[in-house]
Amino acid sequence: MNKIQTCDCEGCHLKSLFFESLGEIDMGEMCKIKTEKSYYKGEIIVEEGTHIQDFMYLKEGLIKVYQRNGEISDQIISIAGPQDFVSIFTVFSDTHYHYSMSALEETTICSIDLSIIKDMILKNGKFAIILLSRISEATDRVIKLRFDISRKQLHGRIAYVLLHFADVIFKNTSFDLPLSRKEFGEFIGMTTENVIRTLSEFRKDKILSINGKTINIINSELLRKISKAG
Amino acid sequence: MNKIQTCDCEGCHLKSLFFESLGEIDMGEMCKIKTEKSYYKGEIIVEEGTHIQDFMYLKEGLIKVYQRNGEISDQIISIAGPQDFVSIFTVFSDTHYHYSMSALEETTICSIDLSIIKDMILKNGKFAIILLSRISEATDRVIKLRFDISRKQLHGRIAYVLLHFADVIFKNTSFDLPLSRKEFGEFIGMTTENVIRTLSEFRKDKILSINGKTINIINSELLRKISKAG
DNA sequence: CGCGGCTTTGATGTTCATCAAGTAAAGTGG
DNA sequence: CCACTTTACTTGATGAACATCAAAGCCGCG
Repeated sequence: MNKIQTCDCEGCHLKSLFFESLGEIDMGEMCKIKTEKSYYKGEIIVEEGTHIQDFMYLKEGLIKVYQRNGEISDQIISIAGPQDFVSIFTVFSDTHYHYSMSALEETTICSIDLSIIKDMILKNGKFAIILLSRISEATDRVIKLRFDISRKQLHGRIAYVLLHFADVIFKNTSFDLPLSRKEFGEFIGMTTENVIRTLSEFRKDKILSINGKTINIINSELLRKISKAG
Repeated sequence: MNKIQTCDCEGCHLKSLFFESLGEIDMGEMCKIKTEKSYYKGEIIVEEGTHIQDFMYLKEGLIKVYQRNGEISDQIISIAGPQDFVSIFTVFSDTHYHYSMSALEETTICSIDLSIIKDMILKNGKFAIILLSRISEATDRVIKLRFDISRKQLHGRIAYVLLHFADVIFKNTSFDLPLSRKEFGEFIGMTTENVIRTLSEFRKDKILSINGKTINIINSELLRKISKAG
C-alpha cells in the first residue's frame, strides 16, 4: 500500500464535483488535504466494524463491498468502480462501517477526512445538494441492483450480471471477469458450482465464449432476453 | 410564540427534526406551507413513473413501497411506518418516482414542496447535515433488510419478517399482520402457498398462534433461532 | 513436485414453485 | 335477506430449480 500525498487532482472526476460548488481557493485547500492510497488486487481497504474516519472516493480500479459470513464465505453487496463514492452506505448514518471492502484489481482511493466534508456541507449549500443527489443516485442503484437480482433465478441472474459488467462497468462486450466463480456466486447468492454450470451452458448455447476469466458476449440479444425473463 | 401555536404540528416528529436546525420563524413558515393528506387502506399514494413534486413524511399509518410486475403481482421493497421519510428513494436522484406506494392502513402523510426543502438545504447547513444522515439511515435500513432477506430461505425469511414486525414496527409480540398472505409473499419473494404453509408449520410447532391476520409470537426464542439460521 | 486454491462435471437430495381443488370470508345486486 | 360472484386463505401432489456431496483436472507457487 503506497501512500502518496500529491496534489495531482487533474483528471480526477471528484474535482469536477467539487468545482461545481467550490471556489478555486477551497479546491486548492481540498487538494492539499486529501490523501491518495493505492491498493493491490485482493487487499482489504476497509474492515467492517472499524471506525469511519474518511470520506472515500474511488479514483481508479474496482472494489467489492461485502459482508463476512462465518469463516468460509462472504456475501457481496455491490461492486464499485471509478468515480463511485465508496463509503456511501454508512458514512452519514453511523460511526462504524457495516461492510468490508477490498480491491478486485489495482485500485486508487482518494480520502478526505469526514469532518472536513461535513464542514463543507455546513458552509456550502450548493455542495450539500450535489453531494446529496450523488449519494442518493448511488444508493438507489444498489437497491435496484439487489432488487432486480433477487427476483430472478439462476440463469436470469447470471445474464443480468454479465450484462451489468458489459454495459455499466466495462462498456464492452468483451471483458475480464473481475470475480472468481466463487465470488460471482457470493454476489448473486448462488453456489459456485451452479455459476459454473450456467456459464458452461451459455457457452454451449454459443451465447458466450469463455476463456478462463475472459468473457466475450456473442449473442447479447439472447442474453438480454434471458436476463429479462428471469 | 403565538405564530407557532396556530400550527398543528405539535406531536409531529417532523417538527423535532426541523426544530433542531430551523429558527422559530422558519418553522412557522414551514408549518403554513405543508400539506397534510389522509389515505384510506389500500389507497394509492404514489404511482411509479409520475413526477416527483413533494418531499413526503409519514406522520401516521403504514405504507408499502413496491414495484409493478405485470398485471398479476407486485414486488414489495419495503414497508414504512410513522416518522419515516417516505420518498427517500428517488427524491434527490431523479425527477420521477421509480416505485409505487400505497397505504396498508389509514395513513396520514405530510408533504412539503421539494423545491422548498432544496432551498432550505442551500440556506441552512445544519438542516442539510441532519437530513442527509436521516436519509442515509433510512436507505441503509432498506439495503440491510433486503440483503438479510435475500440470504435466507423460506423459514428464515418468514421468521425474520415476523420479528421485524414485532420488534421494529409494532413493538409487541402480538400484532395484526398488515399484509395479506399474498403481499407477504411479494415482500419476501415467495409464493402465497408457501407463506401459508410455513405459517401453519410455525403454528403446529407452537411458535405462533394465528387467528386470521392476528399473530401472537409464543416462542420468540425459537423464532429468533430460525431467523438466524436462515 | 506437491500442496492448496480454483475450476469443472456428475449424481443425489432438498427446497420451493406450480398445479389442482376446496373452504372460508367478504362484497354485490336483486 | 339471500343467492352469487369474487377474493383470500388453505392443503396436498408433482415436478423444476437449486444446493450439496463427491471426485477429478488444472494451475500457480513455494
